[in-house]
Formats: sequence, C-alpha cells, structure tokens
Amino acid sequence: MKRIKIADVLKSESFGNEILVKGWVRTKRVSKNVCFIALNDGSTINNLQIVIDVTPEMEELLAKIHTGASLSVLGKTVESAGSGQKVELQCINPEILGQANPDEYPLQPKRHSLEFLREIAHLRFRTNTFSAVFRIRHAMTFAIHKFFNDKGFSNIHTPIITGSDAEGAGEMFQVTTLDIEKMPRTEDGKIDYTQDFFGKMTNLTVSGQLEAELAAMGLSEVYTFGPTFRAENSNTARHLAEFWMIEPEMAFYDINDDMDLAEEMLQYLVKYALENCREDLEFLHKRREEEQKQKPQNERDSMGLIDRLEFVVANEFARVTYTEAIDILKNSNANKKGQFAYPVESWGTDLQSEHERYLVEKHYKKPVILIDYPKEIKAFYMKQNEDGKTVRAMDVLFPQIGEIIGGSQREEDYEKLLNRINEMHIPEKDMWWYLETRKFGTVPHSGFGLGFERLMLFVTGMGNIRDVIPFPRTPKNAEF
RNA sequence: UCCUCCUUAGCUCAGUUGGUUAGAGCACCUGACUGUUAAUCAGGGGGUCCUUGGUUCAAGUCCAAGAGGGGGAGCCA
Repeated sequence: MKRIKIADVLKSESFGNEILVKGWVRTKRVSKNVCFIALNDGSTINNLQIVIDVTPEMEELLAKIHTGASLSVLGKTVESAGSGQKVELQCINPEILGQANPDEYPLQPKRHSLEFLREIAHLRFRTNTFSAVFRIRHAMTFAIHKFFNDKGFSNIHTPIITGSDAEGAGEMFQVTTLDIEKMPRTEDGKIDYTQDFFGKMTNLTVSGQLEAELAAMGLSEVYTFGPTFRAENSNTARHLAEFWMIEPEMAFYDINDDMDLAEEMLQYLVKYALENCREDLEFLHKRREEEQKQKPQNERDSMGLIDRLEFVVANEFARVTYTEAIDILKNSNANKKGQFAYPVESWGTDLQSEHERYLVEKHYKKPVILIDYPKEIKAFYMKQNEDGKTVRAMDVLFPQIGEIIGGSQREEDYEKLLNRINEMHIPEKDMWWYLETRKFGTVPHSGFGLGFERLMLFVTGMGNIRDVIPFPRTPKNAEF
C-alpha cells in the first residue's frame, strides 16, 4: 500500500479510509486500555494522532516505542473522540521501522533551547520549530525563482571558484591543490601558483555580481542564487562564513528601477510566505509571543511576527538619501541626549547599526531604503553622482535585522570606472574582462544582493542566523 | 578581533555570608488510571558541579588561566 503524507490525511474530510502513514513519534501517552501516539512526518507542523488499543500482545511492541522512534502504521481514519483534532488514525497494524533508545535520544517532548538544538543540528529537523523554519526556507527558495521567472529574468550560475581577488567584498577562503606542508616556491621565495590546479591563485567566491553583470550585458535581466563564502572573523547573530545570496543584475535599470525591484521582490516574498506557510508562521508567531513574555516590558516587540509581515506588505518603504539621514540623526533627541555610543557629527562617516536601527525602528517605523552614500565608503563599481561626492548606492534596512539588501546603479562609463579602480588600488589587469563590458556597447545598469538567511530571519522571526540555515558555518564551527 | 555574561543529572534550571549525604520539573524505570493532547497520580534509579592550578580546616560557591556557548560591537548580506 502506498504511503500517504500526514498533511494530506489531516486535510481530508472523509472518514473510514484504510491508509498507510509513516513518520516519527513525537509523544506517546498510555493508559490502561488505549495508547495515543503523536506522529509527524515533516509534511506539516501538525501531528496525526494514532490510537492503539492496548492488548496483551500489543504491550511488548508499545514498550519499544519512545519519542523519536520511526513507525509505519496501517490504520483506518476515524472522527476523533477527543477535542484536539478532527481526524485520527485507528491503528490496525503498527510496525517499528527504527527504535530510539530513550536513554540516549536527546530530544524530549518539551521545549529545548535553540543553543542546545544547534549542537545537535543533525536531529533538530525533527522539532516543530526547525521543521517549520526549513519548510519556510524551501518556500522562499521556490518563491524567489518564481518571482524572477515570472518577470522574464534568467537564472545564471556564476562560478563558486574564482580567480579574481578584486571583488572587494571581504576576506576569502583560498582554494588550492598544492601540498600545504611543502608549497612550491619561485626563485624569489614566493609561492609558485603556476603549479597550482588552475595555474593561479584561486578562492571561493564572495559575490557573483561581477559575473552576473557580464550576463546582464547580453540577457538584459538575470539573477544568481548561490552559495557565498566570507572568511571574516564575524561572530554575530547576523553573519555566516557560508551563506546564500540572491543577486539580480539588470541592464537599462537606473537606481530608481533598482529600488522598485528590491521593494517589489521583498513584498512579494513576504506575501508568498503569508499565503503559503500560514500554519508554520502561526506556530512561530506563538512561539515568539511566549518568548516575548519572558522579557521585561520595555524590551518587548511592539508587533507580533505575522503583524510585522503584514505591515511590510502593506506599507511602502521610506526612501531617504544618506545626507537626509545624517540630518535626521544629528537633530534627533537620541543624539542630543548622548544616547548613541557613536554620536553623529559629520557628513561622510558610515552609519553604525545603532543609527540604522534608530531610523528604521524609531523614526520611520518601517523599512528604509538609504541612497546616495559618500563614495569613499562604498565599492568601486558604483555609479558616481554629478556632485562628485556620492554614489548611487542603495541599502535596504529592515527592523531588527539591519541591512538586508545592498545594491547600486553600476558605473557604466569606462573612464570613470577605470579611474576609480586605480584610485582604490584594484589590480587593473585582473579586471580587463569587467572593463571591456564598458568598452563595448555599455549601458546603464543596476543590481543588488539580498542575503537569503537575513530574509529568513525576518520572515521566521528567529533571532540567530545559525537557526535559519540547516548546517551553519561560522568561525571555529564546521560540524555536520 | 574587542566588550560582557554563562557553563551544576539526558534536557531546563535552583543551590543563601564558603560548612555535613548537591536539589526540583521534564525524560527514563515500576505501579495506578475507560479517550489522552508536552496526559495525570504514587514510588524508584540517575552527578567528572566545564578543565587545570591556587586560596582555605573546608570550594558547586572565592581567585587565576584555558575550553565551549550566549548577548552586544566591528566587518557585511
């Protein structure tokens, strides 16, 4: 008999069907004549209640079933006599697929700390919280491809191993097949990379942007969605050494088109989650509410998870220039009362996260897109404004997460781009291919990068980025 | 990398000014219970108090170093 998923069983309106389900035991409750097992197969946050009549011959089998065991159950769907569910499965034939020794199995039918579950990341998929998070992660992955596909974008697979160290987005992981114990040297004592696999020094990519730009110069509208690697020693709840990034790159888009797309995409994705992940979001919403109750009144969120998501879908993002933002911050009461650890004084310095949070959470009380940053604090490829001081950069700032998107209109003028490359001491010879796109049929174009796990933080309301990726990679941690 | 907090039973945590045999809830085992909802009730077993060194008559408790983890900051997505 073919197995039916628990999500489908719980949805069905008819009773009396003989069906086969398989899954893992969440809890077992035994009394004299009847035993209840909550079975979950990951197809939904909800469990199917299995009802087993306790007979002498059944007792031996029941004694082997504990939380975590895997079962195959043949049974008949019946209207539940209890109040917790509409349908349940009257067991005809239970079979244990795999036992879970309760003395060793670490998960119990109780609340575990996220820190503890992180240490058993191989088992945490079996918890309500993480199964909900990873179902949502899948839905967001799918929705991203759907969004771009429906708009006529092409997905581009940019290289994971890169020979260019000019991307400038951060420290890189080196890739080599050379024997680290005895590296080959040239006559002047430097490492001889001509003997390495690619004949040159290579690293894991920190961004697919430069390659995506090349593709956009022929396909018009493209996006990448792939893994990205940063060897920064970042120890925060918002950083990973290995994460996934979405990078659209569009020919003929100026900075305003770029912002429109970023805003439309974020609202589309959040709306998609609200419409397609309702039960999981409701579970996470309640979970968060309980968590908030533990906190002192003044640290609690003003909005629940679902309210916050609905708010983002319903409200336009604020669009503010860097210069306006500095004025707002400079004149804010927080600044005058010395509440910032880094007081806002002069134009030209980068904003601290406390400043970004103030703008988003206190001043505008909604997502903010900051544009026209000083060129000194931004990357070489960003389009220079006529004022000679700023570039057409845009950062999308979200409540509690901070920067979720960083993007810009790209500099399409060959001379201006080359000047900037030289000013910033980027090796020109490594960038010949990038520069040639400006030499031959250059067009105005724009793009941005969305940190997928940061989007996940916002959509799920989880507090730590390590809990929205199955196997987090952070400094001193590559377990599993 | 910097600041700060934490580490006690399988899990979550309590442990008073340093003082006899280190506790609770959950989990596990035994028993009770006619349908439970993280079932309930009674009883039982379970400890390298993170590691090393020090202070002291006496250290889970005080001091130092180390390890692991959390929160904040920087870097960024």
